Amino acid sequence: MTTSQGEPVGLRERKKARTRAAIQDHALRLFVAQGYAATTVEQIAAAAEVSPSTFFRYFPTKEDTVLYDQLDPVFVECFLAQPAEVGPLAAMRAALREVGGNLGNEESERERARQRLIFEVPELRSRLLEQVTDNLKMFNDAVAERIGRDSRDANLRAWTGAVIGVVVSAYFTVLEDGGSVEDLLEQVDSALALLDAGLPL
Amino acid sequence: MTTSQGEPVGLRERKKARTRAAIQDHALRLFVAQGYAATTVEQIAAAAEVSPSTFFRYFPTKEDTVLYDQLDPVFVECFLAQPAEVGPLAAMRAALREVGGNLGNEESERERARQRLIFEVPELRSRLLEQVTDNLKMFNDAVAERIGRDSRDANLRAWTGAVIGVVVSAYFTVLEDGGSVEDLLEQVDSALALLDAGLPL
Amino acid sequence: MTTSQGEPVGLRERKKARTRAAIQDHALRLFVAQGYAATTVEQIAAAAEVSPSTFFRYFPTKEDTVLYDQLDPVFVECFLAQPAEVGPLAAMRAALREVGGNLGNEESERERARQRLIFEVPELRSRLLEQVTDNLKMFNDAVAERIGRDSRDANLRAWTGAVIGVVVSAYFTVLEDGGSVEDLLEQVDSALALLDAGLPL
Amino acid sequence: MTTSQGEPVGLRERKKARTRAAIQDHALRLFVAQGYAATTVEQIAAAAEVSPSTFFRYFPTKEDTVLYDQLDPVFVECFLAQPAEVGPLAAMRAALREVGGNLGNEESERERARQRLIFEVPELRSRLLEQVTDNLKMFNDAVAERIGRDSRDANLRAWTGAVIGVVVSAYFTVLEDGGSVEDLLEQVDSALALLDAGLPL
DNA sequence: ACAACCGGGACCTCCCGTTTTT
DNA sequence: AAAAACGGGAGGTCCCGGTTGT
Repeated sequence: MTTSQGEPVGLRERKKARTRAAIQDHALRLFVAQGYAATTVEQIAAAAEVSPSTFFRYFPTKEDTVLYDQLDPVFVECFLAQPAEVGPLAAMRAALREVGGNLGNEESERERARQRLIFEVPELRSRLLEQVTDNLKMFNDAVAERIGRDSRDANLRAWTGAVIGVVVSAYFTVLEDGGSVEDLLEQVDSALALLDAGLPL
Repeated sequence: MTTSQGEPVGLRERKKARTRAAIQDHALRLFVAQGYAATTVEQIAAAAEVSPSTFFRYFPTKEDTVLYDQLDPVFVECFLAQPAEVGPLAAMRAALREVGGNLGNEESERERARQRLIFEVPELRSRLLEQVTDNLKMFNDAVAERIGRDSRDANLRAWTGAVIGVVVSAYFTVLEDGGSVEDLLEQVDSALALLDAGLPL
Repeated sequence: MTTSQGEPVGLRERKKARTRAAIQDHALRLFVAQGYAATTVEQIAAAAEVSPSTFFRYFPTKEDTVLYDQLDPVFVECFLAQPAEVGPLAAMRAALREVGGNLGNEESERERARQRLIFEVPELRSRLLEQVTDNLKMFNDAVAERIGRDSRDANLRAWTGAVIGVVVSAYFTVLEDGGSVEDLLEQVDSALALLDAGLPL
Repeated sequence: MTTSQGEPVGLRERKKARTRAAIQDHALRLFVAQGYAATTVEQIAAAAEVSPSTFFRYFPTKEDTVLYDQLDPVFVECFLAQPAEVGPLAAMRAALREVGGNLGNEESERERARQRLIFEVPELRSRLLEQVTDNLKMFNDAVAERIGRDSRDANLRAWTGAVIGVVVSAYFTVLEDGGSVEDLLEQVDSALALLDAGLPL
């Protein structure tokens, strides 16, 4: 009852995932409609037809309903599935394109709302940036393994930092301009291309 | 009553600067001694011999006593004062060396305490990362002007992102290892050197 | 543990209602004795034998201890309970008489103090007028349902506005003259009678 | 150097009026651009090219820059100038039409911004409603004189209350729908027509 | 046992009257 | 004498840990 990656996908897990997604969808909808601060956990729980305590079993805090990224595991899986001969940067770009290309209309809209909220609500923005450092670490380790280096290698760390920095820079640029999710993917990809080309000024 | 740079340095301003520094010094001292959360604003105010309301006039929140960086304006000035023919990366490294080299013993100790607190106290860490994006923007604009480019230029933004990313990555690496301020400067400098060398893996 | 109306009346609820009433009573008493501004929340809390934080759990602001009208739900219930064949204006007057007629001596005294404070303390007066517009909306909706009209009907809105306007005008007239609660009820009633008679000049 | 109404219109007064209008214009512009709370008095003063202390000579508080209605004296004058044989309600409607009809494009836009701000910012809304009661009183006195009645006459007060109530009700209805200044005038006028017709339901 | 309730205390804002600096 | 800085104190929010009603 598990995939080849070892993730359990039994009926129970599928139901949990659905509930989680439903809560997040209602939360995002309410945040957009009446503002983040003005929406209480009770309202979200009511809209998703669960009790507040159930809400907290799925999301430790209100913030997490926004921060939680349904696409994250998909992206990671996709990144790891890239053929071994592909360099880490190319693998990342390929994964980005694959995941981004398969977004439905609703998913795209939801993702856009999510990003706007993160960008605009200060407390979420702070939390996002914490996630970025976590991702930096994870990405660093993944690449280290992929290319057979020590994850503490200074060259690797510098390289990883540059990649994340370039992505974050592009991310904020697009968000400032109110761009769509497609814009975001495009800009991030071309920013990574620039990095690949040696960051010409 | 102003310097050649146009900054007012009247008695009032000097006293304000002294008060601000005193509050920060006592705050950091107390945080180190008894922990960040366990230290109240009242205690800090009492130690610095000002009223709590005066405390809040100098620092909008308790967090800001840690986040506030007395060296920041010094660094910016130093960066801008680098000769025009020096490239932006070299200018940054030079400024870093100059400012870092002139640190007294006390200043160095205080700075170390500051960095440790930011690194270890979650709410401060969040705030720091917000500062990073602000700095990214300021740095981007400064470089844009220095090299005569539009600050919205995609190549520039990618480059700036990489610089900041590399710095942050080195920063976290050193902090994780409990390194000193000198270690920090050294690692950041050599990380920037790597970036200059094209990020060899 | 609920009445036929479905309202829970457990021990907890009764105690909460008592606490709320006690806080308001002591607050009004102190306001009358030493003035609104000169009375602190701490004093009120002490008098009512609760902690300041409990105070704020019952009343979001100091102002609300005055604004809160224990009689409001009674009046609404009474209004809605009027037989369907009675016109809305007549129903309102009837409800007013019923509620006003059953006021004990203490209640009447407290109500008078409340009204005086609202009338005389500028910030309370502002808040009252906000309440008036809220009430206008609620009244408009209630009448719309009662007579089977759309609540956005222009004729209805004009009529509702006139009713409230007449009431407010009478209210301020009586308060200016320092009248009692009984005067207030009487004047409001006869003002509504004038409206019923077509507002003869 | 005064008009027939006895108002001084010397050069000095004209200049003061211009300054006042300029301050208000810049204030409203900034409020719309960056929000009411986020705009400081200093910014307004700078934009209008006056010192903050001058600002406070023209407007006692920030709120007053929004509340101040340049059209108010124009309207009053117009109302009083209506021929004596016209009833008070007809006179009011005529004045409303005259003033509203002569609004330039800019004036109309500014007025709309003003109304939206008043409607949306709680503290302004409160202050507006206080103004309403002041206007009620003034209107009551003006009509009393016009028709030769005691201003304390109960019939008159009821009538005045109804007029103001009807106007306020129409006002809030339009504002809720985000209507224009022209909508506002139209709705208020037709609401008054309904009052004239005996408030048919 | 479980949740609601309560007390306490820290944080922060705002205002006002006084002192100090310029 | 005007402006800036300061002290004091009240209002209000939030969170945590202990208690009590259900």
